[in-house]
Amino acid sequence: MRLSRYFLPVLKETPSEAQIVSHRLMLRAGLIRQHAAGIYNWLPIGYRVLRKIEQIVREEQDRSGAIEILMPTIQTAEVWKESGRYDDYGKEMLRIVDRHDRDMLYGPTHEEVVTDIFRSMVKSYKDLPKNLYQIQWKFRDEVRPRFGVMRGREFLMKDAYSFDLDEASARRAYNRMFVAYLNTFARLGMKAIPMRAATGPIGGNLSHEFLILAETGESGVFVHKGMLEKTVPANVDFDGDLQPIVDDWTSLYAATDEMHDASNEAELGDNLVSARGIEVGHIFYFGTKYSKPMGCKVVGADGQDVELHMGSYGIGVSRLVGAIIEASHDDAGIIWPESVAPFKVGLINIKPGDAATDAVAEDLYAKLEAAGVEVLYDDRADERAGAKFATADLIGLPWQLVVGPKGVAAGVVELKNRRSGEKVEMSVEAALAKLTA
RNA sequence: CGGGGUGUAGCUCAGCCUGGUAGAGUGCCUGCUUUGGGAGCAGGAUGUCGGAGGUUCGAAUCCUCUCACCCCGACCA
Repeated sequence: MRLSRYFLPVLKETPSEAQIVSHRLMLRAGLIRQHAAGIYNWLPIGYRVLRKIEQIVREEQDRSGAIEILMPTIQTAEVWKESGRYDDYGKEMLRIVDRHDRDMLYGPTHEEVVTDIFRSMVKSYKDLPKNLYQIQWKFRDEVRPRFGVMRGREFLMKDAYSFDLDEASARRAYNRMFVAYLNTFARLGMKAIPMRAATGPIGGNLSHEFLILAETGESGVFVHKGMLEKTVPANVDFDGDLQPIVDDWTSLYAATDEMHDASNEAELGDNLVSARGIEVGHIFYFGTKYSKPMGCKVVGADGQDVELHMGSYGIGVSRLVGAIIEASHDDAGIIWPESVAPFKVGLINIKPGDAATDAVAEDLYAKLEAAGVEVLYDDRADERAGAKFATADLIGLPWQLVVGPKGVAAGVVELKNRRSGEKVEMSVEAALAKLTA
């Protein structure tokens, strides 16, 4: 993409509405623009990042055996009245009345809808287990939206729902999601730590929040030092026994401040790390909470009806954009992990109009594009080098490939790593080899 | 939902107290110079002063109402 033809509205100054660093950087780097409180437009590079994250989440859900569907954003109040949540949910639910005076709502979550699908279309134990997921926009009318996309009213979420015959099977479904989440966050370049979460009336220990550690996180967290070094096993067999992996990742202490029990502190001693985190995923098993009131059951092997055991599993996709920035930035701007970067390379032509420089830059651009490398080519003739560098740092592409007259005369270009700041001069061929590897 | 604050140019903000021709920086446009880390000079365009009502000869400024946004707290992916 040529920057001269692109839409990248960067701001030199920070809009006063933004408090935290990810929000400021998202506005300044032209990722988003606020439309109303807690509701955002996604501008080109912001949307690219959102889609990258979405795709990684999707691939890992698919790998774990979950099946993608798409449910409506607007739901009928009817199913919520069945589950009993219509009155419980309160003003966070955006309620809408249609022209026929029917009560509708903009979905804040989809347990009722997916349960309705399942009960009407699945009749036999032979069709279980199943895990259906979607990546869909949701709306919760937060009293006080803040922190940009981290706490918006409208947000993109991956939500999965598992259906099983019994609790043991549901636990296996839970474990599959648990491990899928480990894989997902690792691919996003993030260290996300599962922490035991409140389970509500169901009890047990089958609920975990996944938090990305960041100084500006909303929740205080207390974790055993060992949690920070845990790795995600490669090539997991999702049909196999995942309990050992789950056990490993839950063997050490990790709790958010609301679940933290200070009596553990003495025992942990020097191993206790106190930090802050951003919740980016939440999984839980809730048994027959919805299947019972909504009559979601199948015929079992013995011919008797069985109420299904369900779980639901969320990942805040749009929130992750902000969370990743919180965890990965510096004074100059964003530092994208390569897996979610809007472009891999920022190709900077320092002196457009200089024939030799243009020739090298255009050649590099063509070859990178041909090799399938996502490259944003700063070919603007009306910006000086300093402004281009500042923009490149701000938008945080992993690599900056700098082509200028001095280097070209010497037969070299400069490759800068955004994260480390390291700059290396090399031949055009070497740079191409490095970026297309 | 309680408490606080802010609405003036695309963005950051001054002007309001003490009513009298709407400003600065930045960005944008034009020209010249410059050209490897957000250039310099000169010229230029840009506003229902959030909205409605009121007071007044006259309102960005004072009064009333209203809307939006932000912050703190309680609540949440």
